[in-house]
Amino acid sequence: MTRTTVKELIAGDRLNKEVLLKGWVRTKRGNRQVAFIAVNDGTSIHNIQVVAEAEKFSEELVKNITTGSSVAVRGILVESPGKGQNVEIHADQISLLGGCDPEVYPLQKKGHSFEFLREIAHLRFRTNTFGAVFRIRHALSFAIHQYFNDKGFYYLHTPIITASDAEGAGAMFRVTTLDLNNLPRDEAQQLDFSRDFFGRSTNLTVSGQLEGELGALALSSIYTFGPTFRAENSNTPRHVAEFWMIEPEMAFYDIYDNMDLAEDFLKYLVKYALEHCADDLDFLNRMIDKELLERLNFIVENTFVRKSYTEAVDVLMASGHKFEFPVQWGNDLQAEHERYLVEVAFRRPVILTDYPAEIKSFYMKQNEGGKTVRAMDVLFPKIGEIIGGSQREEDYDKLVNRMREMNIPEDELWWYLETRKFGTVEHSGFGLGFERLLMFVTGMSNIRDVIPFPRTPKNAEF
RNA sequence: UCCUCAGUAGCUCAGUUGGUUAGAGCGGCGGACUGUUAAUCCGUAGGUCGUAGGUUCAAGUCCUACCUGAGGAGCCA
Repeated sequence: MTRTTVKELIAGDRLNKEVLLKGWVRTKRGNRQVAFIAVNDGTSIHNIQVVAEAEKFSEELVKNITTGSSVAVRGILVESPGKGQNVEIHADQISLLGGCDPEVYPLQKKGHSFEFLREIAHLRFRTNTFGAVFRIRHALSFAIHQYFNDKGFYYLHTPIITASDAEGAGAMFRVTTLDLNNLPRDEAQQLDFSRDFFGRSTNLTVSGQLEGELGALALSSIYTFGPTFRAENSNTPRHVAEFWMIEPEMAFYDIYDNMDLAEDFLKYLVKYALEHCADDLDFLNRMIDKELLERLNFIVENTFVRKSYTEAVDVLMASGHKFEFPVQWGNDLQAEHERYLVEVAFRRPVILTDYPAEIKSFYMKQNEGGKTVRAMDVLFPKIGEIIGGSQREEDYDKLVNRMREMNIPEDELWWYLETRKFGTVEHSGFGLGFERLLMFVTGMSNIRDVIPFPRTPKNAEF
């Protein structure tokens, strides 16, 4: 007999038929006559209640069916006379697949703090909250590919190991096969990377953007979706050292096309979650964040506010609000400024553009006069910057001048520059932090709780 | 990296101006209960008070350093 999942059982079309269920025990209640065993197999936020009449099973077996143990249950799926579930299984056969000693099993019937569950990340998948979070994580991963595929974008695999240290997106993790206890040095006592695996210094990527542009400048529209690594010593609920990023890159797109895509993309993903993860979102709305569904619907239904950096600075200065850091044209906006714009001034997502050139990356397209660049940041309530992007500088001379001003080594990026020499076109792109999106969609307030095995300073246990 | 707070039972926490034998709820275990829903009721075991020093007649409590965690800031996604 083939197994039926909890998800299928709840759908109900197997009513009054014999079924085989396999899963993990969440709780067991009952008395001498009857035991109620809640079983979950991860296919749904819901459990299936298994009803086991004591006379049919040995005392020993029922005793060993403890929270966390795995079981196979054969029985009839029937309508439940009790409240709390529509259907239940009247068990005829139960076998204990794997026991679970309740003296040492760390998960209890009661709720646990997320801090504690992070310490048992290998088991936290078995909780309602993390089951919901990681089902949603899957659904949104799938939706991302669906969205871009439908729009004719190509999924491009940019390298994870990179030799260019010029991307400027943060500190990097070194990749080496050198013996750290016996490092080769040259006559000047400098490390001799010619002896390393790649014959040069290499790191884990901090962004696939530069390579993504190479793809877009031939395939028209590409996107990347892969892991990204930042060796920053960041200790916040919004940063991890290893995270997943989506980076679309489009030829023939200007900054306005870029904004349209970003807004449409985000709305599509939120809508996808609302449609495909309703049960899990209901649970999270009930248990984690009472305003979650309201906020998600709000995003889908309202247009994002679009302002230039200069306009935003004017709004902040005219607000009369006392900020810890004063607002001044030319300075980067602080977290408190961004929060004020999104949560107080406009009360909806905000896309800011045309930032001062000094505070943005070398590759961003310069506006007339060169004072500002065509950058674009999408700011969301609660989590701040969710997307950072720009129209890219396609003019070879302007790009090279900017690199010299900012001390970006031209020789290392010769391949990047050549795309501006050979048939250059206007193009744009952005980066979306996948975990930041997940925080927003799930209502989880710490990024370490939306990635299965978070990598943070001093933590790489699992 | 900086600032603030925290670390006491498996979990969540209480523990007074330093004072004798360290407390609760939940969970576990044993028992009761004819359908339970975080079941309920009765009973019971369980602690090197983050680590290392120091002050004191006496330290969970005060001081120092370190470790770990959380929140805020910076960096950014």
